[in-house]
Amino acid sequence: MEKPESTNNDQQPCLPKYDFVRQIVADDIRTGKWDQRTHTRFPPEPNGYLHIGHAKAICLNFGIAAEFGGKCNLRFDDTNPTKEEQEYVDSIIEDIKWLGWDWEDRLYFASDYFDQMYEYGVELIKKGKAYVCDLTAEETREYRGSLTEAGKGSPYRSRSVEENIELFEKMKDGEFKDGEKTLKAKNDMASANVNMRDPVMYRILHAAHHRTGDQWCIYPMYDWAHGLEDSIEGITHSICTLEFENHRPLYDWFLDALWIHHPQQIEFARLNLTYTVMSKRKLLRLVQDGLVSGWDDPRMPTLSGMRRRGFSPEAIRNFCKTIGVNKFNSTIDYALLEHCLRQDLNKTSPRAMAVINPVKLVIDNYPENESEELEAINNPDDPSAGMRKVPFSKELYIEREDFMEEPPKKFFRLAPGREVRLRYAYFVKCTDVVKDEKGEIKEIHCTYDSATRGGDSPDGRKVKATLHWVCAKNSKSAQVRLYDYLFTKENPDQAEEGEDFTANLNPDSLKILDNCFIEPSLADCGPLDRVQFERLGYFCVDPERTEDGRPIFNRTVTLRDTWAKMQKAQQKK
RNA sequence: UGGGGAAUAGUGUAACGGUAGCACGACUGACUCUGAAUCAGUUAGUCGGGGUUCGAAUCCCUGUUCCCCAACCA
Repeated sequence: MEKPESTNNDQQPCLPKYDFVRQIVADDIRTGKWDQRTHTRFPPEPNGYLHIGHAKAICLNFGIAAEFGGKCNLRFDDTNPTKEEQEYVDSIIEDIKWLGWDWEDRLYFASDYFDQMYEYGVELIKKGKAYVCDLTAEETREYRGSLTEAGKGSPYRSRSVEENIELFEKMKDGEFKDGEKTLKAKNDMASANVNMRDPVMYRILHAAHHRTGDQWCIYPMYDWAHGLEDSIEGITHSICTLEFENHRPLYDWFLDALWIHHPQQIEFARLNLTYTVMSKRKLLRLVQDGLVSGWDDPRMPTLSGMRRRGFSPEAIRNFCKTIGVNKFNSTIDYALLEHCLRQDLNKTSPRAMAVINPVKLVIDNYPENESEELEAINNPDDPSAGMRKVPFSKELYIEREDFMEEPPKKFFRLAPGREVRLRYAYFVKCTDVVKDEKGEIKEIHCTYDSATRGGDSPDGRKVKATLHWVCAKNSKSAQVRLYDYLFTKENPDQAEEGEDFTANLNPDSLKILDNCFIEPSLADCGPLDRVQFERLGYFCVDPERTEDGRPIFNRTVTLRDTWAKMQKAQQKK
């Protein structure tokens, strides 16, 4: 058996601490409950795109299999043809692969088991534990009773086995209309657990299925199907979310009634994240109402959105490891996700310089037509990343925010009369400012000290700031997209009367900056390449380009920024 | 007013009757050619009330609060 920390190669070794799910698995291995076998599965319904909450479940299931020398299947729970689509199947496969998990040849579909499920249904009828019911959906609801009152038995409950088998077959053969009949489990209408009150096993749905087409017009319900799927695949630990805890008795009941392999269902709490909505229904709403550009909008918590935003699989996996797993609802601070992100990106992202809100900087004492190439380090945390050349000349762009005419005490960037370093280049001293009619700064004039080439002063003189810059003549134009929280509230569902979560959408969640300059080394970057723009943040090349063919950089996350923090604190005062 | 779960610093998460620890955040400071990273430090917790015990976050009783369940959704 492999200990979890031995797969933990991106963190310092830690003591072997099992979460409660792994504890159960470890105990089962110790006691030989499953013959030393560990087999999990990730069972998504293909009715939407995967999000970071699914990543938690994926990492749990695939992670446990990997750590305990077991297997994990990918199985699509495609029992409702009215909601499911091939597009979702494809995206889910892509996303899980991208996260780095492998199900080898074990890609399964619940729809592959429809024949066998039907046979199991017949078997249950024969055992007198299922019957065909003619009650409408509404009547079924009435008969079910309420949370505090027992239900009453359907009048069709006592049909003979023969009649039930015949009717069930007719259901299958399409002799009834949608909703006309159902197959129900004959369970206990007085059960305190409402799920046990003769739950529907099959409903009639004359709908084309994305895989089985028109082959079926009856489709199994989750409660009936899910346990069978797990059983058929020989799953040992059927890990699911908390809301299925109430369904476990039924899960157990079906499998015991059939005398077939009976996995253990274990429930854990879903992931909640601040400033994020996680339900597929709400994400679908954002997409369908055009409130975002699509499932892969970089502001979405979908894996495809996060990928486009620039998240790395490692960051997400490490996040999932860090948050742990438990049985009570909690909301993870988005800052923890950002921490995991920066931790990985800092190690892996090459550095470059880009100016996203440019103002011209003219070095008056630098020769007119001269230019030179300066050495820059690609990644200070990774010497093997090497060096690159960055062009420099008389006219540069720097960040508008890096200059202040009347700097407050704590501002130690460029200001009139002040000297700063241009990264990897020279010390420059501000001598003058040129403004336009509106009073906006057009140019900042400086002189440079040629003895400081490379960025060090031979006389040991210190500067308080180092600015990033880009050569006006030799840089490339790019578009940069800055993202912020999609919602303004930590809990987006907290809305006023008559409003819903969309009322909390952040109007400033996307800012497009179209006049940005990137150093020429970035010219041949490709889709989804990640880079750190020094002093700005981590960015990722969007798969699309602007209409005029310039690259688009999505800001994944800012660098931690104590200056911005200080400014914010100032504003609050 | 039925049933099923759960409660540990601001947020997560350990401690399995024996010193309440870790991470994130926040706040100091050191260092720095990224106000980044790194390093050092500070901050702050067992839901309440009873019991059992030499000793309780852990066991018992009791109260409180929160989540889930009455789709022919999953």
